[in-house]
Amino acid sequence: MDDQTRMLAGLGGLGGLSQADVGDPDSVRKQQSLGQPQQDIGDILQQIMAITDESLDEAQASMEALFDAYFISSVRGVQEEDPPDPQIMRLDNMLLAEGVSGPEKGGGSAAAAAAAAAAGGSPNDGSIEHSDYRAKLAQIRQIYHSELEKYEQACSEFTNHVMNLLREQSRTRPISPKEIERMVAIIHRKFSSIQMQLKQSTCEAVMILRSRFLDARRKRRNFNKQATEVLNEYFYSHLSNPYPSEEAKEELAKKCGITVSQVSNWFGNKRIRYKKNIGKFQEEANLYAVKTAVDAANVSAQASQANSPATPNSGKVHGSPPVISSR
DNA sequence: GCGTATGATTCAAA
DNA sequence: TTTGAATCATACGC
Repeated sequence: MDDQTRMLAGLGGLGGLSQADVGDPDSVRKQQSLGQPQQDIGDILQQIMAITDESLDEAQASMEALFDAYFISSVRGVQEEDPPDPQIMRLDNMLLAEGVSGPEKGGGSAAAAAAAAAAGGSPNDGSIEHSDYRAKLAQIRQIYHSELEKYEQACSEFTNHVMNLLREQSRTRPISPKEIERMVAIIHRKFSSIQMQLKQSTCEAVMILRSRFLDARRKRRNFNKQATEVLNEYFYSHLSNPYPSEEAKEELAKKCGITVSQVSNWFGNKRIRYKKNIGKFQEEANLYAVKTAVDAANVSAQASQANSPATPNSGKVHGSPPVISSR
């Protein structure tokens, strides 16, 4: 019999506690079969509440039973986990990074946004998956926090009850502060192990959600026609230097309803493919040169400035195609 | 089903 | 960090 068991067994010596014989002790003793840690924490609390209402002998038996069922079996394993568990730290870090734990600063949505950007597709296309991801992450977050709160509350309530019992017990036998401290530590360890299970489950849920979301990463969707036109217009009107600045990329991204990195990808692909096969793109280049010229003419006509054909630096697509300058 | 087009990813170089 | 080049994976038209 270890210290903790002895401590509670000592409850038998108490007499004359003015507690009414309420509650059904049998219902508590039945719980000897509830050795599974998965037992609902609410049930545990109810049992504890019932214990406090029992007569002392019954309380002793009940407490022993409960203690056996919940703590003794796990104390050995738990006691050896004194130093901060690197696994818990990993779980904490991950939950924090995913925006599940910590302040709700949009961490989850940021992660979702990053994943969405990686997944590609225009926001129009990706928004369904994106919001879906966010909604599910929020759901996980909510469940995590409510469970955590529940466990924390249960832990503090259970600690209080045990403390009360020990206080009562201290009337008949000396109980050292160290003993009490140890008891509390055991309870906290037990509850923190439950918390770890919760964290682990939450991490698993997030991982599954994330992997499902990222599975669609390579799912390619063509940009819509208008977006392609905008990009091509820019490309062919800046053919001598088709390297949009960051601002230009942002502007294009906005116009096309895609992300800046998609704009970068598009220009990267376009440059290399154009360079590889200029002949093939000649027709397209001419088309956009004409289009740009017409647009410019329209603009200048509208502005009553017919003498300023503001065709950008393309112009040379007819005949010898311009060569993309190397940077 | 096949060939081509196209967006995304990876990796090395500048 | 950005870009070029190669490559992958999927969409699309035939």
